[in-house]
Amino acid sequence: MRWSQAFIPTLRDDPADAEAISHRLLVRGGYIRQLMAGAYSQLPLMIRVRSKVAKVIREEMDRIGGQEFLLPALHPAEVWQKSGRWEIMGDEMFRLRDRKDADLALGMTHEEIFGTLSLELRSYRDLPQFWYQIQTKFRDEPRPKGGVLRTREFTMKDSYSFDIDPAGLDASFQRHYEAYERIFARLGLDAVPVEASSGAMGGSDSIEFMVRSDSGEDEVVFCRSCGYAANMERATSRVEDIDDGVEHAGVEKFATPGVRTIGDLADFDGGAPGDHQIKTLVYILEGEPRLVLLRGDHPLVEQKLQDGTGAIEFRPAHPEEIRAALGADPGSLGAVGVKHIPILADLALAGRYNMVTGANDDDFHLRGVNVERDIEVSKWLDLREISDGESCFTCGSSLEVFKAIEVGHIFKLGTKYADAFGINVLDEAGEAQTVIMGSYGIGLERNIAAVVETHHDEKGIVWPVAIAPYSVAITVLRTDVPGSLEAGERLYEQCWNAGLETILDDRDDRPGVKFADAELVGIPFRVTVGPRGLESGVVEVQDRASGVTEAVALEGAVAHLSALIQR
RNA sequence: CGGGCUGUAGCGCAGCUUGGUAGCGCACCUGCUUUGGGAGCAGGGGGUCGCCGGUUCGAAUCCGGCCAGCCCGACCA
Repeated sequence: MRWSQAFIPTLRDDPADAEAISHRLLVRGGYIRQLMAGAYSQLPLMIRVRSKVAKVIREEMDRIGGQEFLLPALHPAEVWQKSGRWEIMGDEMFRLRDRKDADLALGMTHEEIFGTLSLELRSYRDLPQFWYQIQTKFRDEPRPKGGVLRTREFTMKDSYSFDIDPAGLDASFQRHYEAYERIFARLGLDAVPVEASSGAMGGSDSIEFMVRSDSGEDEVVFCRSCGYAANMERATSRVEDIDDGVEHAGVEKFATPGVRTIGDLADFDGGAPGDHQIKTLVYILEGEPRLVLLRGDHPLVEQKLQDGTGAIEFRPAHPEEIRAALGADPGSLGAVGVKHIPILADLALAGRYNMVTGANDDDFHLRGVNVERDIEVSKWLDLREISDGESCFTCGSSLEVFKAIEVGHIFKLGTKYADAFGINVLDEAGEAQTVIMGSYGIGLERNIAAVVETHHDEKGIVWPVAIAPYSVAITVLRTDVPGSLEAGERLYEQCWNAGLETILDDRDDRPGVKFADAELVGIPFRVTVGPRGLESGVVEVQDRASGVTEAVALEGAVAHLSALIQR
């Protein structure tokens, strides 16, 4: 490609609405343009990068025996109703009607469709099957952000495994795990596998691949010493022992006028610090109230509550509902003596006594509460959010919390969809066995953004060679000087002949402009061809990443570049 | 969905308080000079001022409604 003819609309200034580094650089570098919230046009450079990412993914999926499909993005409501997700997905699913007034949806994921196809599997001899596609997904995200990091329309490689038994699923899962590690390594991403919640998809052994980045939306809890790594939605830590002193014989009610928060009660004369309080939250799970108890200073992780209860419909109770349930307003809520509402308690409250909590009587609290003696806990769960510096559950070392981008997610679906769709095969004994599935996803644009987040400098993007839009930029200086452009063009031909993807910057522009563009766009190697060097038959080769420049004989330039790119 | 903010040329912005028919920088086009790190001079093109309505002789500017986008939170494979 000649730069003079290429559509690479680079910008000198950052777009005003871009926050994330990848967002800024991809817009400035002429890779993407926003059409609306959560929808981006992908320009020629972006398409080149994306097709290379896709190539890496295809190679690694094919390597473990994956077979590529392409399924419709447009789905009939029936398959989603069959799996029960027509309702579950709620507002996140784009829905539409066709001319016959039939309900349709734009696919957010493809378990239902692959599941439908898998009905044609007949025998255990056919298994395992690894099916994948690279397809557009539509999700009406409440809040798209970060440029291409979180959009409403994006490309995903999703794959699904089908096995006859759990051992088979374990093996399929493991193969995907390894394929994913290879994919991220080839993309230049340092992706940490972490334990995760499988959320609305249902499943177990959920593992997310996380790339550390301040632009990330997830938080990862990591232990340097033993390697424990988990999403905040799931992470646990060791709770330090707290001295509750001498146990009170009974519960004592006391007046706490104006006290509404944990902080108020900690400051209140006769109150108690947060770690000696019981925080009482009211949630509505599947339409029914539940009390959720945590230590006063511990935040709730809603995902843990959802995972722990299996609830699908799920929200904090409204003030009226709280008053109806407990007879008091938030600020004086408690679980002591509550029998009519199931109580879910965080494990950090186990064994605690001399605790303070609300009395279910406005402006009154209780002290001397022994959790296990005074509260009828229906279910103990891990519900609290851990924080940086707490001790690792397994090894006791200090835990680190960092922000990360979820670049991939693999999990075991089990028989959820197979049951819903009746997917089964005959086993060796000739008996029908329900097929057991796994699901594995990688978001292409998000991965590209993650690469930019982790591979850039003050001048622009620094692509790994494997996914750079071009490997080499030939920057011709003084296109007006006879011989300059011709030398560049010859080198350009030779590069392509040698299989090097090259762009020839033949624009009649100032050197600074051309250097800056090549750097912003992030081409790994730049060859500077100009009269100054040509006098002695020399061009300059610069490594984008290191900035190292070396003079190379024009004749040996292609071989030199090939060698650099092989490395 | 709650809170905050913004919509004026491709990008970044000023003008709005105090109404008089739109401007700056970059980018773009032409010419000349220039050219190893974002050139100079001269000339030029480009805008339904987000949309609809109202007030007014007159609205980018004032008023009302709507839409869109961004940020924080909620939410979210």
